[in-house]
Amino acid sequence: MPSVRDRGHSKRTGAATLPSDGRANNLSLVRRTLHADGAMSRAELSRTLGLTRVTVSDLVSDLLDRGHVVELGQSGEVRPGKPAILVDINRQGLQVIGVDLSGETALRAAVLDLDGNILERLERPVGNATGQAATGQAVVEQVLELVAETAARATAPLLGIGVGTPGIVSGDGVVLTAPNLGWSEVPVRELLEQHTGLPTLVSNDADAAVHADHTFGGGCDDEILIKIGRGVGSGVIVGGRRARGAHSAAGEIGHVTVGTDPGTLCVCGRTGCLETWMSVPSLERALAVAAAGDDPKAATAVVYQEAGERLAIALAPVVGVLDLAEVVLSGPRHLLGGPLLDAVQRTLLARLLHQDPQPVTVRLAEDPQDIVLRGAAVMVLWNQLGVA
Amino acid sequence: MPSVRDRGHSKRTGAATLPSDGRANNLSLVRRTLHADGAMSRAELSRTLGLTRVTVSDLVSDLLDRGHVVELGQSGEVRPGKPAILVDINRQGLQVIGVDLSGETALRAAVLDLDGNILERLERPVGNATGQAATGQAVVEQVLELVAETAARATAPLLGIGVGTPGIVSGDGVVLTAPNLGWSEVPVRELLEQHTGLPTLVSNDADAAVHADHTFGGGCDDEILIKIGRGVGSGVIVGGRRARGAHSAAGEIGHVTVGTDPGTLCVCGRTGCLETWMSVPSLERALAVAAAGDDPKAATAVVYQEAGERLAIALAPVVGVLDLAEVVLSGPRHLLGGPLLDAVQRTLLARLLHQDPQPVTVRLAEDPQDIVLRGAAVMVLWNQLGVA
DNA sequence: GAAGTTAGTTAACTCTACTAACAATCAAAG
DNA sequence: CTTTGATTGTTAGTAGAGTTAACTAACTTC
Repeated sequence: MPSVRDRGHSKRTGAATLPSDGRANNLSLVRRTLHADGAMSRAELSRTLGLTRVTVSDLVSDLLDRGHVVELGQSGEVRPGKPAILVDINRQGLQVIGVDLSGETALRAAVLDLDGNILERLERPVGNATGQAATGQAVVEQVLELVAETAARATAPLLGIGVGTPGIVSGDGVVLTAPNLGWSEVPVRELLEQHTGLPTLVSNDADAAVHADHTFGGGCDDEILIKIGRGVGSGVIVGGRRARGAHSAAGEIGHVTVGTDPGTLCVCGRTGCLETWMSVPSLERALAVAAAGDDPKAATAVVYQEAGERLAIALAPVVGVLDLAEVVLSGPRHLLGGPLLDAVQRTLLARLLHQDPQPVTVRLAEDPQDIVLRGAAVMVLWNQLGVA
Repeated sequence: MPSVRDRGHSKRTGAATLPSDGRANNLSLVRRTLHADGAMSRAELSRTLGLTRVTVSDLVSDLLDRGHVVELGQSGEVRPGKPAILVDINRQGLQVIGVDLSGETALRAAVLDLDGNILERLERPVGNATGQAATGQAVVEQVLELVAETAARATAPLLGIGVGTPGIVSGDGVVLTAPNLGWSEVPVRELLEQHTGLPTLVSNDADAAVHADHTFGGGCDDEILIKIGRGVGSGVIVGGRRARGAHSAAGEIGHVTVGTDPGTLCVCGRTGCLETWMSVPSLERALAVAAAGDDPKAATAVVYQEAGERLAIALAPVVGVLDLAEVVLSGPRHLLGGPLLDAVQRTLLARLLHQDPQPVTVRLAEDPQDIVLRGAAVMVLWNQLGVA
């Protein structure tokens, strides 16, 4: 019979702070420092964190027991005093599963290490025998199978599963709506946790991507990542935290009307949506038309120019209101790099009042193919280790 | 001689958590609960916070010593058991100073209570003998005098000073640039703290305003407040926290270019800035022109309509990306209420893809005259008591 | 008046981080 | 080669914060 004031392990209704919460925070702090700054001695950790050597020793001993950190032996440093024993986060001994459901042709999953490196990669073509894309329950079962197979490939204990999916995802891991997958109110987190027994986190694909860029891609604490694929989505980091939105729908930018001229018809039934310029199908269609015209070179340039301008027109108020330092584009490099990127940067600066010569930089994301997988891993690392 | 590891009172370089930090958090939690939910007994606090009665008693006794809370005597409730002693935050016994430097005609300051009520109000016309607006050092001295006079009117111990000022304010209370006041790199916080000995907080006026709306005006955890006066500024709350921006310049929306048509020339030298439609001078100018035309009624309607549309065009990407639930307009009600507000709401919904019939509501702020003063007070309450 | 209920306090325990002191191990000076 | 000093990491004991268990106080209900 559970006690009236059952709080289990730090699961409490109120937000009050217990001594153990402070301890948990300090344990995370040690893990985070090692993850970010690399192996160091207990004494160095003590100086970095502002805790005493005694406390750090105790924290590290706790983390050694849990397998979160490992001792690497004596530091090679030559100096007076007792030689230091290097401690590092257990980079080899812990792994994570990342899942990317946003692919157009395949569901993808991978085993990653704590640094976001992909160790094993699995794909499952999305679609059934008739060539149509599978939807609804069929996709759910494919995902469960794919994750189970991926988990079997892990060569070290798994910390958990991260999932990046198209659509809108609630805070407790329920995919509220994902038209591409034929999903509505699918409790992905619950399903995966029951199926695998591993802690699971689910986010929108663009949200996962911005986590990856923020942690591994050199992103800053005020950035937006625009993920351009079949549609256009985004993830935003404001003051170091990802914006979730009042209805868990932050980042939805594809169907915002851009500009004050008519614009072309969108699949959503309205006109002038950002996606009519910036999605990969829209871009490719426009490029094909340009290539068939009289002056393909000039027409192609115009396509890139116009798409970049439209994105910047939509982004200018966002960048201005949030004072973002970085705009990151993630998608096919051959489409987004070069002239399109330049147009975004140029138009953005032209539409913002700024004192700095470069208040905001526009760049491409690294490894756009794997960015969702790595972002999904980041979510797990943050949730389970407080790392990232 | 100070110790090597001098940490004073919870001033630490690292972000490590000490037991005393947890205590401080719980003390804030008690104050916040009382401030938000009103007087209650220790036992009720215990149930609300999830801490034991013992701990709550200890916390409350601590807060009684500090004068932050007071006992109100027995609750009138009739039920079995020992009668409860009501405890409330010390609403009468603590006061705050709010300062608003954004007025066009006067510097304003006030003594406020913990509920944001204005108890004493002081103004000082901004400008010198020649009728020109005072700038630079002259304004600084006027502010220092005004605050000192206001502090003298307080009838209870002062928790601190909050300042809302035009311009861009750094995290440590330095006004980086404020053209209207002729300020550049003015350390307002430091100056006021030295002059008064009271803890001081400084923010942009629109940022202060959104704090007021969030705390006292029924705002939610994902909202933007547009402050329309001589210029147009904004303050944004994302996930319950105010966005500050990479260069402390979040909220700067007045000189973002809106739309893809030419637009009119702005004082900043570019065309199409939001301020050319939405600032009070711009609106009044357009209304005067309309009133002088053939069909004043229709022309006036067009002015409101166009201004509202322009604001919504700028806001749509922001609302979409952040999934904001509320857009609040603060400024002269006769200009912003009615047709303009309707146009904003209508255009915003038309430019966003939404499933909810009402994903975002647009409304006017309460008491626009005092919103900055109250917001400045909120900043102090939050900083000193963890309340709000 | 007895029984049951609720509020608030006291006493003893646990957990966390701290200070003080010490053992281990190296480089550099004499 | 020894001494000195520096640095790491651990052990022992202390102070603070929150907990459980038990108690007193004061009320309603039967």
